[in-house]
Amino acid sequence: MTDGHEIAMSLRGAYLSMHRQAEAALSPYILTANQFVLLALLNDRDGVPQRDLVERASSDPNTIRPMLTSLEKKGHIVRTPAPHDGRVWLVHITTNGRRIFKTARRETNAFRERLCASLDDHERESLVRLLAKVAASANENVPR
Amino acid sequence: MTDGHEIAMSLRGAYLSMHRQAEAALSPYILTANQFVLLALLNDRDGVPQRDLVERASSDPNTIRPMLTSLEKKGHIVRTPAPHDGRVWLVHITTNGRRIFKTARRETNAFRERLCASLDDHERESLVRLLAKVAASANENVPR
DNA sequence: ATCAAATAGTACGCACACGTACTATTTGAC
DNA sequence: GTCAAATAGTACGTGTGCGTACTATTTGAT
Repeated sequence: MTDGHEIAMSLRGAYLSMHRQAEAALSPYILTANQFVLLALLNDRDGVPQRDLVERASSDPNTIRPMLTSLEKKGHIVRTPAPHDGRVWLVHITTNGRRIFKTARRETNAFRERLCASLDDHERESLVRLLAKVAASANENVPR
Repeated sequence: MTDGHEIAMSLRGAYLSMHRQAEAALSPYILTANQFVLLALLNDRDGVPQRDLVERASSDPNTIRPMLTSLEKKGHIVRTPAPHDGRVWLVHITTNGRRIFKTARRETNAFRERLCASLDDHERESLVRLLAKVAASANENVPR
Protein backbone atom coordinates (compact mmCIF):
# COMPACT_ATOMS: atom_id res chain seq x y z
CA MET A 1 0.00 0.00 0.00
CA THR A 2 1.13 3.48 -0.87
CA ASP A 3 0.82 5.65 2.21
CA GLY A 4 1.30 9.33 2.97
CA HIS A 5 4.84 8.85 4.19
CA GLU A 6 5.84 7.25 0.91
CA ILE A 7 4.26 10.06 -1.08
CA ALA A 8 6.02 12.65 1.09
CA MET A 9 9.41 10.96 0.67
CA SER A 10 9.00 10.61 -3.11
CA LEU A 11 7.95 14.21 -3.47
CA ARG A 12 10.88 15.33 -1.36
CA GLY A 13 13.34 13.18 -3.30
CA ALA A 14 12.10 14.31 -6.70
CA TYR A 15 12.03 17.99 -5.72
CA LEU A 16 15.51 18.00 -4.19
CA SER A 17 17.01 16.15 -7.15
CA MET A 18 15.37 18.50 -9.60
CA HIS A 19 16.38 21.56 -7.60
CA ARG A 20 20.04 20.52 -7.51
CA GLN A 21 20.01 20.03 -11.27
CA ALA A 22 18.36 23.40 -11.81
CA GLU A 23 20.90 25.20 -9.63
CA ALA A 24 23.76 23.55 -11.49
CA ALA A 25 22.30 24.36 -14.91
CA LEU A 26 21.64 28.02 -14.02
CA SER A 27 24.86 28.82 -12.21
CA PRO A 28 26.68 30.05 -15.37
CA TYR A 29 24.05 32.81 -15.61
CA ILE A 30 24.52 33.88 -11.98
CA LEU A 31 20.92 33.00 -11.32
CA THR A 32 19.56 30.70 -8.64
CA ALA A 33 16.64 28.42 -9.44
CA ASN A 34 14.37 30.65 -7.42
CA GLN A 35 15.52 33.82 -9.11
CA PHE A 36 14.89 32.10 -12.45
CA VAL A 37 11.35 31.26 -11.31
CA LEU A 38 10.71 34.91 -10.45
CA LEU A 39 12.06 36.10 -13.80
CA ALA A 40 9.90 33.51 -15.59
CA LEU A 41 6.82 34.76 -13.76
CA LEU A 42 7.69 38.39 -14.53
CA ASN A 43 8.40 37.52 -18.16
CA ASP A 44 4.80 36.27 -18.38
CA ARG A 45 3.26 39.21 -16.56
CA ASP A 46 5.01 42.10 -14.84
CA GLY A 47 4.12 45.42 -13.26
CA VAL A 48 2.60 43.35 -10.47
CA PRO A 49 2.57 43.67 -6.65
CA GLN A 50 5.04 41.53 -4.73
CA ARG A 51 2.05 39.70 -3.29
CA ASP A 52 1.18 38.46 -6.78
CA LEU A 53 4.65 36.95 -7.20
CA VAL A 54 4.45 35.35 -3.78
CA GLU A 55 1.30 33.50 -4.80
CA ARG A 56 2.43 32.55 -8.28
CA ALA A 57 5.75 31.24 -6.91
CA SER A 58 4.01 29.19 -4.15
CA SER A 59 6.23 31.15 -1.82
CA ASP A 60 6.22 33.63 1.05
CA PRO A 61 6.74 37.41 1.36
CA ASN A 62 9.77 36.88 3.58
CA THR A 63 11.38 34.69 0.95
CA ILE A 64 10.47 36.80 -2.06
CA ARG A 65 11.64 40.11 -0.63
CA PRO A 66 15.39 39.39 -0.38
CA MET A 67 15.26 37.72 -3.79
CA LEU A 68 13.72 40.84 -5.31
CA THR A 69 16.33 42.98 -3.59
CA SER A 70 19.03 40.81 -5.10
CA LEU A 71 17.46 40.88 -8.58
CA GLU A 72 17.10 44.66 -8.29
CA LYS A 73 20.80 45.00 -7.42
CA LYS A 74 21.67 43.04 -10.55
CA GLY A 75 19.45 45.30 -12.63
CA HIS A 76 17.06 42.51 -13.64
CA ILE A 77 14.00 44.16 -12.08
CA VAL A 78 12.83 47.56 -10.82
CA ARG A 79 10.18 48.40 -8.24
CA THR A 80 7.88 51.42 -8.56
CA PRO A 81 5.23 52.64 -6.14
CA ALA A 82 1.67 51.78 -7.23
CA PRO A 83 -0.27 54.91 -8.24
CA HIS A 84 -3.52 54.07 -6.44
CA ASP A 85 -2.34 52.28 -3.32
CA GLY A 86 0.45 53.56 -1.09
CA ARG A 87 1.10 50.14 0.40
CA VAL A 88 1.91 48.51 -2.89
CA TRP A 89 5.11 48.34 -4.93
CA LEU A 90 4.87 47.12 -8.49
CA VAL A 91 7.64 44.86 -9.76
CA HIS A 92 8.79 45.22 -13.37
CA ILE A 93 11.29 43.12 -15.28
CA THR A 94 13.89 45.26 -17.06
CA THR A 95 15.03 44.84 -20.66
CA ASN A 96 18.25 43.47 -19.26
CA GLY A 97 16.36 41.07 -16.98
CA ARG A 98 14.27 39.81 -19.88
CA ARG A 99 17.39 39.28 -21.97
CA ILE A 100 19.20 37.33 -19.25
CA PHE A 101 16.09 35.28 -18.58
CA LYS A 102 15.67 34.32 -22.22
CA THR A 103 19.32 33.37 -22.56
CA ALA A 104 19.22 31.31 -19.36
CA ARG A 105 16.00 29.61 -20.45
CA ARG A 106 17.39 28.74 -23.86
CA GLU A 107 20.66 27.41 -22.44
CA THR A 108 18.90 25.31 -19.79
CA ASN A 109 16.44 23.66 -22.14
CA ALA A 110 18.34 20.41 -21.79
CA PHE A 111 17.58 20.39 -18.08
CA ARG A 112 13.86 20.77 -18.71
CA GLU A 113 13.91 18.13 -21.43
CA ARG A 114 15.65 15.70 -19.09
CA LEU A 115 12.77 16.16 -16.66
CA CYS A 116 10.36 15.00 -19.37
CA ALA A 117 12.58 12.47 -21.03
CA SER A 118 11.47 9.42 -19.07
CA LEU A 119 7.76 10.29 -19.23
CA ASP A 120 5.33 9.91 -22.10
CA ASP A 121 2.66 12.53 -22.84
CA HIS A 122 0.04 10.88 -20.71
CA GLU A 123 2.42 10.47 -17.78
CA ARG A 124 3.44 14.12 -17.88
CA GLU A 125 -0.14 15.25 -17.80
CA SER A 126 -0.96 12.83 -14.97
CA LEU A 127 2.00 13.96 -12.94
CA VAL A 128 1.06 17.63 -13.18
CA ARG A 129 -2.56 16.85 -12.35
CA LEU A 130 -1.64 14.72 -9.32
CA LEU A 131 0.86 17.27 -8.02
CA ALA A 132 -1.79 19.97 -8.30
CA LYS A 133 -4.13 17.82 -6.22
CA VAL A 134 -1.48 17.29 -3.58
CA ALA A 135 -0.71 21.01 -3.42
CA ALA A 136 -4.41 21.86 -3.22
CA SER A 137 -5.13 19.41 -0.42
CA ALA A 138 -2.07 20.58 1.49
CA ASN A 139 -3.20 24.18 1.13
CA GLU A 140 -6.88 23.79 1.83
CA ASN A 141 -6.51 23.45 5.56
CA VAL A 142 -4.62 26.73 5.77
CA PRO A 143 -7.50 29.11 6.46
CA ARG A 144 -6.93 32.80 6.65
CA MET B 1 1.22 20.34 -24.08
CA THR B 2 2.79 19.63 -20.74
CA ASP B 3 6.40 20.78 -20.82
CA GLY B 4 9.35 20.59 -18.48
CA HIS B 5 8.72 24.02 -17.03
CA GLU B 6 5.20 23.08 -16.05
CA ILE B 7 6.41 19.88 -14.40
CA ALA B 8 9.09 21.81 -12.53
CA MET B 9 6.62 24.42 -11.29
CA SER B 10 4.06 21.80 -10.18
CA LEU B 11 6.71 19.82 -8.38
CA ARG B 12 7.98 22.95 -6.67
CA GLY B 13 4.47 24.04 -5.68
CA ALA B 14 3.49 20.65 -4.31
CA TYR B 15 6.73 20.20 -2.39
CA LEU B 16 6.70 23.66 -0.81
CA SER B 17 3.04 23.34 0.20
CA MET B 18 3.64 19.94 1.71
CA HIS B 19 6.78 21.09 3.48
CA ARG B 20 5.00 24.04 5.11
CA GLN B 21 2.26 21.72 6.35
CA ALA B 22 4.81 19.26 7.69
CA GLU B 23 6.72 21.97 9.57
CA ALA B 24 3.50 23.27 11.10
CA ALA B 25 2.35 19.78 12.13
CA LEU B 26 5.71 18.88 13.69
CA SER B 27 6.47 22.12 15.50
CA PRO B 28 4.80 21.01 18.78
CA TYR B 29 7.40 18.23 18.99
CA ILE B 30 10.32 20.62 18.45
CA LEU B 31 11.20 18.71 15.30
CA THR B 32 11.65 20.13 11.83
CA ALA B 33 10.41 18.17 8.84
CA ASN B 34 13.96 17.23 7.98
CA GLN B 35 14.82 16.09 11.49
CA PHE B 36 11.67 13.95 11.38
CA VAL B 37 12.85 12.40 8.12
CA LEU B 38 16.18 11.50 9.70
CA LEU B 39 14.52 9.97 12.75
CA ALA B 40 12.19 8.00 10.46
CA LEU B 41 15.17 6.63 8.54
CA LEU B 42 17.00 5.76 11.76
CA ASN B 43 13.88 4.15 13.19
CA ASP B 44 13.92 1.81 10.19
CA ARG B 45 17.65 1.09 10.34
CA ASP B 46 20.28 2.66 12.58
CA GLY B 47 23.91 2.13 13.47
CA VAL B 48 24.67 3.43 9.98
CA PRO B 49 27.32 5.80 8.57
CA GLN B 50 26.25 9.39 7.94
CA ARG B 51 26.75 8.68 4.25
CA ASP B 52 23.93 6.14 4.37
CA LEU B 53 21.54 8.75 5.79
CA VAL B 54 22.63 11.26 3.18
CA GLU B 55 21.61 8.87 0.42
CA ARG B 56 18.40 7.67 1.99
CA ALA B 57 17.33 11.27 2.67
CA SER B 58 18.11 12.41 -0.92
CA SER B 59 20.34 14.96 0.79
CA ASP B 60 23.92 16.11 1.15
CA PRO B 61 26.66 15.65 3.78
CA ASN B 62 26.75 19.40 4.41
CA THR B 63 23.02 19.41 5.14
CA ILE B 64 22.92 16.23 7.21
CA ARG B 65 25.84 17.12 9.48
CA PRO B 66 24.32 20.14 11.28
CA MET B 67 21.02 18.27 11.56
CA LEU B 68 22.76 15.35 13.25
CA THR B 69 24.59 17.75 15.54
CA SER B 70 21.27 19.28 16.50
CA LEU B 71 19.59 15.89 17.04
CA GLU B 72 22.57 14.79 19.12
CA LYS B 73 22.26 17.90 21.31
CA LYS B 74 18.60 17.01 21.93
CA GLY B 75 19.59 13.45 22.87
CA HIS B 76 17.67 11.88 19.98
CA ILE B 77 20.75 10.27 18.44
CA VAL B 78 24.34 9.34 19.35
CA ARG B 79 27.37 8.88 17.12
CA THR B 80 30.02 6.22 17.73
CA PRO B 81 33.23 5.57 15.80
CA ALA B 82 33.01 2.58 13.46
CA PRO B 83 35.16 -0.30 14.68
CA HIS B 84 36.71 -1.23 11.30
CA ASP B 85 37.03 2.12 9.56
CA GLY B 86 38.54 5.16 11.22
CA ARG B 87 36.83 7.56 8.81
CA VAL B 88 33.33 6.44 9.67
CA TRP B 89 30.96 7.44 12.46
CA LEU B 90 27.90 5.29 13.02
CA VAL B 91 24.66 7.05 13.88
CA HIS B 92 22.27 5.43 16.37
CA ILE B 93 18.83 6.55 17.40
CA THR B 94 18.43 6.65 21.19
CA THR B 95 15.51 5.25 23.17
CA ASN B 96 14.43 8.81 23.74
CA GLY B 97 14.73 9.60 20.03
CA ARG B 98 12.63 6.60 19.11
CA ARG B 99 9.98 7.57 21.62
CA ILE B 100 9.79 11.18 20.37
CA PHE B 101 9.67 9.96 16.79
CA LYS B 102 6.81 7.57 17.44
CA THR B 103 4.81 10.21 19.28
CA ALA B 104 5.40 12.77 16.55
CA ARG B 105 4.49 10.25 13.86
CA ARG B 106 1.27 9.28 15.60
CA GLU B 107 0.24 12.88 16.23
CA THR B 108 0.96 13.95 12.63
CA ASN B 109 -0.98 11.12 11.01
CA ALA B 110 -3.63 13.60 9.97
CA PHE B 111 -1.06 15.48 7.90
CA ARG B 112 -0.07 12.31 6.04
CA GLU B 113 -3.69 11.34 5.54
CA ARG B 114 -4.46 14.76 4.09
CA LEU B 115 -1.72 14.17 1.52
CA CYS B 116 -3.54 11.03 0.38
CA ALA B 117 -7.08 12.23 0.86
CA SER B 118 -7.66 13.57 -2.63
CA LEU B 119 -6.03 10.59 -4.37
CA ASP B 120 -7.41 7.12 -4.94
CA ASP B 121 -5.23 4.00 -4.64
CA HIS B 122 -4.25 3.98 -8.28
CA GLU B 123 -3.38 7.69 -8.27
CA ARG B 124 -1.17 7.33 -5.21
CA GLU B 125 0.75 4.52 -6.79
CA SER B 126 1.08 6.44 -10.08
CA LEU B 127 2.30 9.54 -8.33
CA VAL B 128 5.03 7.69 -6.44
CA ARG B 129 6.10 5.87 -9.59
CA LEU B 130 6.23 9.07 -11.68
CA LEU B 131 8.12 10.97 -8.99
CA ALA B 132 10.66 8.16 -8.80
CA LYS B 133 11.15 8.44 -12.57
CA VAL B 134 11.67 12.18 -12.34
CA ALA B 135 14.18 11.79 -9.51
CA ALA B 136 16.03 9.07 -11.41
CA SER B 137 16.26 11.06 -14.64
CA ALA B 138 17.41 14.13 -12.73
CA ASN B 139 20.09 12.09 -10.99
CA GLU B 140 21.35 10.03 -13.89
CA ASN B 141 23.40 12.79 -15.43
CA VAL B 142 25.26 13.33 -12.17
CA PRO B 143 28.25 11.05 -12.75
CA ARG B 144 30.67 10.32 -9.98
C1' DA C 1 55.92 -1.27 1.23
C1' DT C 2 54.52 3.11 -1.04
C1' DC C 3 51.84 6.68 -2.52
C1' DA C 4 48.07 8.61 -5.48
C1' DA C 5 43.20 8.28 -5.58
C1' DA C 6 39.06 7.53 -3.29
C1' DT C 7 36.08 7.98 0.69
C1' DA C 8 33.94 9.84 5.32
C1' DG C 9 33.45 13.55 7.49
C1' DT C 10 34.25 18.73 8.92
C1' DA C 11 34.35 23.95 8.30
C1' DC C 12 32.43 27.85 6.44
C1' DG C 13 29.70 30.72 3.48
C1' DC C 14 25.59 32.08 0.55
C1' DA C 15 20.77 31.64 -0.68
C1' DC C 16 16.53 30.30 0.32
C1' DA C 17 12.01 29.17 3.32
C1' DC C 18 9.45 30.81 6.54
C1' DG C 19 8.07 32.12 11.43
C1' DT C 20 7.23 36.22 14.54
C1' DA C 21 6.93 40.87 15.08
C1' DC C 22 6.69 45.30 13.15
C1' DT C 23 5.20 49.86 10.16
C1' DA C 24 2.45 52.10 6.65
C1' DT C 25 -1.68 52.42 4.26
C1' DT C 26 -6.39 51.31 2.93
C1' DT C 27 -11.04 49.70 3.68
C1' DG C 28 -15.45 49.21 5.66
C1' DA C 29 -18.83 49.24 9.38
C1' DC C 30 -20.87 52.57 12.08
C1' DG D 1 -15.81 61.36 9.53
C1' DT D 2 -13.74 57.67 12.77
C1' DC D 3 -11.41 53.78 14.00
C1' DA D 4 -10.81 48.65 14.06
C1' DA D 5 -9.57 45.21 10.86
C1' DA D 6 -7.35 43.93 6.80
C1' DT D 7 -3.57 44.28 3.56
C1' DA D 8 1.35 45.24 1.50
C1' DG D 9 5.53 45.25 2.72
C1' DT D 10 9.87 45.30 6.02
C1' DA D 11 13.14 43.47 9.72
C1' DC D 12 15.32 39.82 11.83
C1' DG D 13 16.26 35.09 13.40
C1' DT D 14 16.52 29.83 12.78
C1' DG D 15 17.05 25.89 9.92
C1' DT D 16 18.03 23.80 5.95
C1' DG D 17 20.42 22.92 1.05
C1' DC D 18 24.40 22.74 -0.93
C1' DG D 19 28.86 24.60 -2.99
C1' DT D 20 34.05 24.93 -2.17
C1' DA D 21 37.78 23.78 0.43
C1' DC D 22 39.79 21.12 3.94
C1' DT D 23 41.56 16.87 7.20
C1' DA D 24 41.78 12.01 8.32
C1' DT D 25 41.75 7.45 6.86
C1' DT D 26 41.55 3.61 3.65
C1' DT D 27 42.34 1.31 -0.71
C1' DG D 28 44.61 -0.32 -4.68
C1' DA D 29 47.98 -0.24 -8.35
C1' DT D 30 52.65 -0.77 -8.61
